[in-house]
Amino acid sequence: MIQLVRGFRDILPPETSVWQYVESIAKEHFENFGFREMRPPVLEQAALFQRSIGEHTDIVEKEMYTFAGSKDTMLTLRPEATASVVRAYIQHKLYSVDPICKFYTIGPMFRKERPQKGRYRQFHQINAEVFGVDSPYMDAQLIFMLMTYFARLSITGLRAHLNSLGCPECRPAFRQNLSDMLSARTEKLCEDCVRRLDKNPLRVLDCKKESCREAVADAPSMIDFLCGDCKRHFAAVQSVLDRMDVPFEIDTGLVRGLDYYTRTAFEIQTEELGAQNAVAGGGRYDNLVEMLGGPSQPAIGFAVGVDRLVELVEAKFPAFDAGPDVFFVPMGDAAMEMVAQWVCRLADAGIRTEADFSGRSLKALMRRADRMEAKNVLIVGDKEIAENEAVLRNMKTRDQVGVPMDRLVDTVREKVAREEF
RNA sequence: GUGGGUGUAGCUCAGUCGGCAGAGCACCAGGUUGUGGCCCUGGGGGUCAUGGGUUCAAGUCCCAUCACUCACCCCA
Repeated sequence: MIQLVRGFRDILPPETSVWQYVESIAKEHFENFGFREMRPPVLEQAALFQRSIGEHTDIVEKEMYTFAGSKDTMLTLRPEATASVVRAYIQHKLYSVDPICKFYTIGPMFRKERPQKGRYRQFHQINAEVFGVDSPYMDAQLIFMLMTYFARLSITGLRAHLNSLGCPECRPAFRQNLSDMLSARTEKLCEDCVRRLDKNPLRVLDCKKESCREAVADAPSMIDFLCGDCKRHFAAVQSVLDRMDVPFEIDTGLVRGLDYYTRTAFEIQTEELGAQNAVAGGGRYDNLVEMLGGPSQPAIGFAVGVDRLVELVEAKFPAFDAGPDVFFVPMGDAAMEMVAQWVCRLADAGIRTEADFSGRSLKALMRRADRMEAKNVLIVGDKEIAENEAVLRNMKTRDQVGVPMDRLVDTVREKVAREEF
């Protein structure tokens, strides 16, 4: 038998109801903050990601699903959403009506990594992006929106980590300084960090190895190198968060993996997901729009890892699925014929309905109704047909009442809607 | 890409020294002729991941492959 592809997975019920829940709350919550949904395609020209994420990042170097399209263009299954949203913002000149645009998008991303807990080759993100606003208030608002979103899902134990990565004015000096310092003590660094040193020395700051942590213990932090504008921006973000009682910690080791980030970088972490502790991450990318050929417009955004979020929600609420409101139990051919119509009418009237036409014993059908956690069972047999009254049984209270067959659909609908039965 | 762990019923797993393939849960039926949960009785269900090797005999030992899983790298 043909099995699914490594790193990909089927999301099955009842887990899918958690996904629906998580997504619906996100839509409602983000729209309250003025965000509107955008649905870019999952396939883009490879060049879009090479230019935005950065040629020398791991994503571009080894993790993208890239293949030849028609003509000479290479196509890529998107490894992240931001680049596509920026591309759409530029391509449709969305800035021309109002440069300030706020979008969210929900969908699958693809990265060819080795799968492990909380990491899949097809994974899902909820992204939010804001264009045309450079105010630190927007940074704070986004983080606030994220934290209150998680609160709405009753997720606890999350920590917001905050850092500033500076801008093209001040980052080079820091990078140089750090690079010089680390080059002088390469013998203390692990193999990976020596490699990072010339690719991206900032990454050495968040190496988990003990020896490397010691080596960078007295390293300068970006925050000390921030230029005046970046410093004021970062301070403003913090003071707004303080005023709104959003707890956060400054994490000078927080370095985002994508090249396009500037200034504010943040990550929401949890202890409960093994090695993959980031449940959301994001930051400013004030130069990306222009880099990709658009007008000079600042921007900021974040991505929520839905797969990881769903895991957290499931750990908190193991049982999520509701059984049917009414489960029809027809006994005999005549009953089945009538039930066949009623089940459709009731479902169409907005009642969760189920029926069993297997012809098995009443006991077997009652057991099935019980296992499905049906709230009510509607029994129809020869006796009921003779008396022109179906039996409606409340599975919890075990109460039973007769329901006249000629007004069955309306009567049952009203009773169930009023939760009388 | 690198390293560790695990592959036996739908699920969770036992299987001793190499000697008939097992349990619990789940499923089906009956006990109760038309009433679920608890209890009792019975039943169905297996390419022991795959391929090869050793052996009179392999779920068990050896080799290879594949899959899953955790971790590293990196990220959501």
